[in-house]
Amino acid sequence: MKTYHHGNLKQELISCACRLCEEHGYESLSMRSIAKESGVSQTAPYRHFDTKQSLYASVAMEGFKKLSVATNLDTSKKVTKKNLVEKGVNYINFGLEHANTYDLMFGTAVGDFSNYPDLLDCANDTYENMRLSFSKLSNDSEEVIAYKCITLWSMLHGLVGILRKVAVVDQLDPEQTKGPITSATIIGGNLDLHLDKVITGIIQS
Amino acid sequence: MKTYHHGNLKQELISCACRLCEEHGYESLSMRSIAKESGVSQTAPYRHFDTKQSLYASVAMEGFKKLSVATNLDTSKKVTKKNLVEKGVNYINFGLEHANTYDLMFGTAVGDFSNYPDLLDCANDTYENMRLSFSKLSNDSEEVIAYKCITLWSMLHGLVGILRKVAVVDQLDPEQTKGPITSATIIGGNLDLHLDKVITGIIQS
DNA sequence: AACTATATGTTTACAGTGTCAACATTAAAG
DNA sequence: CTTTAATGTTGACACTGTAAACATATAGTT
Repeated sequence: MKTYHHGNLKQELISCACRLCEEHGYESLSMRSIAKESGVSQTAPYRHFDTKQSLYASVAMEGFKKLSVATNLDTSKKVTKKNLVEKGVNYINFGLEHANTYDLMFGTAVGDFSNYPDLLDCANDTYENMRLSFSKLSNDSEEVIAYKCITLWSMLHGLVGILRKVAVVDQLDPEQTKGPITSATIIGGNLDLHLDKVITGIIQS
Repeated sequence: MKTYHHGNLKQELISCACRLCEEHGYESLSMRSIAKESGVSQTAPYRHFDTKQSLYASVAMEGFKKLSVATNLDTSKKVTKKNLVEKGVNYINFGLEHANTYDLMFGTAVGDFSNYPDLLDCANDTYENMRLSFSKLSNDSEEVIAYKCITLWSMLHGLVGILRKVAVVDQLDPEQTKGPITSATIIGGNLDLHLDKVITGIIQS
């Protein structure tokens, strides 16, 4: 019994888009394909998304929600360095496990977040939690805290990017066939140790 | 006097693609548009590029060449920390000034570099120079050097990514309207100081 | 110099895309 | 119950990547 109105189309389109993006990357995602997959006409999505970019924004937002769940720590309790390291590991893992979604979240496809206030809020959430965490760890000024946040975030972000190129980096390594020297074994296997060092450095900076 | 054969089409297509990519991003780059811009039929590029991705690879390769020029330091002479910092600043500036090309170089659009050996060589060049630089600075084992390279590279890469989101990051900062606390002023204005700290930390690690 | 093979360029065609306009149906508001 | 707004469909347009068939110029061989 098919009704003319779907009833929950927007939600279904989003989750469908999230799944396709996750599996095959946002570039192989089309308005028409998610419409077909949801069993509606090819232009039906336009009743819910002005443009493809705004669909991207919705997918990215779901990504930031998941990221927050994985990385936000409870700032009402005491915050330790160990907590930070733990969440840092989670951040990296999120970036590696949801690589395609991560691209959408931190790439240029969505464009200026201020066009999508909800998305901006979600992105804000992660940053704000990081800021609070650092402020719990010391008596730094706002400026120093912001500095530490950016340093940590860029460190994590960069690591995700480089670790994803593991194959490339390993190929780049002329020793690749002669030993165990790969980015995977160097950092991947000792991620928490590495992050501990880095975060210690940031805290003391 | 128009000849049937262009004479230098491949080169012109590449430089045309590089320009368009640089200006408007690789996503707004089409086989047909570069063909038109070069004054040939819309399928002429296919005599030189099997697929759009292989055109991307060529554009990315040009990017890596420029990156090498900007960041490779003379490893036949003595290498100092100051040299490294200098080249680090150049790396960041390259990433910010050639943002669209940088996306192509480090994003997923090109796919596996091993499909494009020339490109792989060019990317290799940057890594190899970094490796040599670190090896000149100390007597570290190969493993430690590789570790330091990856740490530095991911730091630089991450910083490019985050600094490009300056607008976002600044919006994320709740103090944005109350003071000069922006990622631009925090790191952008003191980039070499920041990199000096970071690189000092990496060298000592 | 003549002939052939190869490289390079053109025309035509197809399936897929984002998005708009006009229309249809249903749910919500008065 | 009637009007309006929300939601869905059909059809169309301009654009895309790319394959096949064909045209022409260049390079290599005799």
